[in-house]
Amino acid sequence: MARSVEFNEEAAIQKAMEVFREKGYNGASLRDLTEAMQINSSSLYNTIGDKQELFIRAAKHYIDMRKRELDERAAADKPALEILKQYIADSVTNIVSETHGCMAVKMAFEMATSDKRVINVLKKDSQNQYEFVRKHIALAMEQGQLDNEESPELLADYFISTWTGWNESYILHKDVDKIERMARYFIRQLSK
Amino acid sequence: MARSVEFNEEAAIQKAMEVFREKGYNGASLRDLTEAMQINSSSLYNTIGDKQELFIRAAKHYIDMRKRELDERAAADKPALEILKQYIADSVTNIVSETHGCMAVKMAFEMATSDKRVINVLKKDSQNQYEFVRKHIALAMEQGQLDNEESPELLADYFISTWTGWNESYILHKDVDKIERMARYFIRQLSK
DNA sequence: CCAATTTTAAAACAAACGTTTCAGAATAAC
DNA sequence: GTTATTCTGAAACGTTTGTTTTAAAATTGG
Repeated sequence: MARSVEFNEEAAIQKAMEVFREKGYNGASLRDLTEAMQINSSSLYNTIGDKQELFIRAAKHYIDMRKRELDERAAADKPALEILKQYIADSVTNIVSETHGCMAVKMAFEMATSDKRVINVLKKDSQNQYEFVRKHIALAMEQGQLDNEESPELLADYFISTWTGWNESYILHKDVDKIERMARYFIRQLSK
Repeated sequence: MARSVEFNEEAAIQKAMEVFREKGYNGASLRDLTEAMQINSSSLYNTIGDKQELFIRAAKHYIDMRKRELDERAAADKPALEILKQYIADSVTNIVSETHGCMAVKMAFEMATSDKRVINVLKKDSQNQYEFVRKHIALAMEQGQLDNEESPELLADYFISTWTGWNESYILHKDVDKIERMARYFIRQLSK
């Protein structure tokens, strides 16, 4: 038998994800990546594969994190509308704290226009978010906390597409108030 | 005196813009660009400058186009609400026809997180869109076609941030109906 | 402790990158 | 038509890119 892998693969992928998020796929060089991951390129190619494969792994790692967050939210013992409002509030917090924008969105615009595998990873994430929101909107309607004039399906689609624009706005204007005003308006409209 | 520049600079920049839109900044090589522009790199460096400069010029060209479109819309002899609805309808058409997503959005997520000059170009564009929308919302309110419960400023911010998310949705799902449903919902909400 | 096997670090790889050079073609003013 | 100047095309520049090779260090089971 022989020695086993020395580095922590998940920690390395986490580091790679951060580099990709900061610089994008094309902007991140193998040297940037291996330096952050603290491994040699030979180890990378032995255990994970090439740059594309590493990116896919980083992307999957990212959406797995997001899925786990959703599951935790869903497990909370609160009215559905409260869970949704918390989800919105946390989305705002994410937007105004991440210096480089949401990674899923960055990936969508840099990579998903050309790479089928990236599209599929992001579609999975989009479905996760959609299903979470749709379910809680339906629940809130059943609980009489939300008007059921519109379908939960439409509202869920509309819901999850909304953050993306706020993200862009914050990248350009760095105006926290602006984002919070839009969020309050969004919630106001929802309850109408 | 000596000979004058042979190639059409604006046409060349237009071509460069298309390449940048398709491949992004880092994804577009100088060879891609000069081939599309049909000029030699020496001519490029003589007349325009390096890759960064070319990108800024392409970005400015793009937002100039968009500004001209807004001015044409504003000149139309129609009620303000009609102009806004047309603006929304055309945004939807743009989203579902552009294969590579809106260039302003792509730039925002790939470049604006790190490049100040790009931020400034995009802020200008954002202000143009904002001012157009704000003005017509205010007009529509004066004309009694729109509820004036919310401020035109807030609504305008919300307005222009909305398309971005629809763009991402379309990149992932390629679902025209989904976008159109969201657009109809958006208009419904606006008139409430 | 040995033998088998795998991981690692460092160097090397060709290809592609953005940019510059340079000689010759082209043009405008006289 | 000559001259002065500038533009153009092709080749070359040194770096950096993603990836592979190589040989030594490391670890495990017997």
